[in-house]
Amino acid sequence: MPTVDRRTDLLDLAQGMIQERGYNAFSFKDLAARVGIKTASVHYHFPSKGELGLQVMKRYLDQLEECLRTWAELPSETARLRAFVGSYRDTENQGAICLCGSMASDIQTLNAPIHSPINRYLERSEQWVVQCVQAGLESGEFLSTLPPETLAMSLLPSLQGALILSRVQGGGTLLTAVEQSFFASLGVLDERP
Amino acid sequence: MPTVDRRTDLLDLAQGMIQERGYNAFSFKDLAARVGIKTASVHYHFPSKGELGLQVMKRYLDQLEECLRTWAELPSETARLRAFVGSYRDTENQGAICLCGSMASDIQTLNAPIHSPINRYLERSEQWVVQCVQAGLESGEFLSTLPPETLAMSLLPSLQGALILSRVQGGGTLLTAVEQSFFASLGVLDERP
DNA sequence: GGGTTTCTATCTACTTATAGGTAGGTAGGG
DNA sequence: CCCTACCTACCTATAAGTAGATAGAAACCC
Repeated sequence: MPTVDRRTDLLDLAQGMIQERGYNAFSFKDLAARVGIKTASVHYHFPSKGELGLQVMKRYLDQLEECLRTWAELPSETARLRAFVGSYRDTENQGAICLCGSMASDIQTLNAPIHSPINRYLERSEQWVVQCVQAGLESGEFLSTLPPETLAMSLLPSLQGALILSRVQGGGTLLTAVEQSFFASLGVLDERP
Repeated sequence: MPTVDRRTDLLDLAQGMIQERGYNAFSFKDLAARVGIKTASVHYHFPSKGELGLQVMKRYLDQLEECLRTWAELPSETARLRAFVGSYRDTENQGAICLCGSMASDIQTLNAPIHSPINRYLERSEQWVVQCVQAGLESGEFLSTLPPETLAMSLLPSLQGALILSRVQGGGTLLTAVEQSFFASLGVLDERP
């Protein structure tokens, strides 16, 4: 399969499989079969499963940073946070969960090096949400009695949990409920009637 | 090891291992080793891994029903919902995640029969929270502009997500943030200063 | 330019460990 | 004597990884 870059294909596919089936349920065999090469050839690109997982996670972290840069251009804190939630909805629509949530579920079985990008992904997301909420409160865009950290810290687990649960039940309604509750607690009324 | 009931020991241990390491990362070998018997003997009690998982999940669902019955005795909706959140905190303190959340993460790799107890667990939890919130709103114990279903539906994913993320980061603070946000959105002030 | 070497990406073939499961035997208690 | 709860011994499939070969492209040297 002469695609642009085999390594990238492997990263893409591995990421998809981890987001769909979980880290422990994906194997070099599946991966190799899907791109049409042998498992030994996958080892040529990534010496071990741990390394592959690490590279996938690092890239995912980079992609987050890129999103955050893009969203910085948006005109309001509301728009920024909606975009953030929107990215989770995109993931949901693919029948997947967040790579980071998937990894976090399996955290006890992962080797140490991958812990740090997972950690950074969560830290960075939370930090960013806190900033948005804080800025919105200061500018008067939001209104809340709770400390911004509390509000912000509750968003991330909600979104992760919503993705995980939505595949067994509820379809998109969980994510919608989470979104509405969150924005309501910031004093932002729902845009739809 | 002459404990009361080997079958119960196996269920207990399997449940713990699934909640700590995930369904796909636990094996009959680990399980057998921990109770001090051979894997073939585990098969005597449970014909297959799928059956064991199913029985563990069914029992977990029964335990939920028992909790809900106990909590029915509590004097207020606030107390009931605090008890609900408290049960998640207990799980967190064990370094584990909810069995149902763990199963949900691996849902794509589980065979069909186990889907229904997982589904029922989520349905039942959500339904119960909705009832509490609704009753509290009607009695004036709670105050909110959002529909009770929306508020209630956002609690479960939040708690599940908080448990999953808390093992990689944040300790107990995520669960606390989720709890405070939830009760704040019901107009209940935090009890601690 | 021709010849040689080196690099890239893959292969076949193999190893070791584990996973889930089966068949059939057995010790000891009711 | 039969049932319960184990056991040993085995099987088949898969997982992750290694060793060594190879075809073809690229680079290197004179």
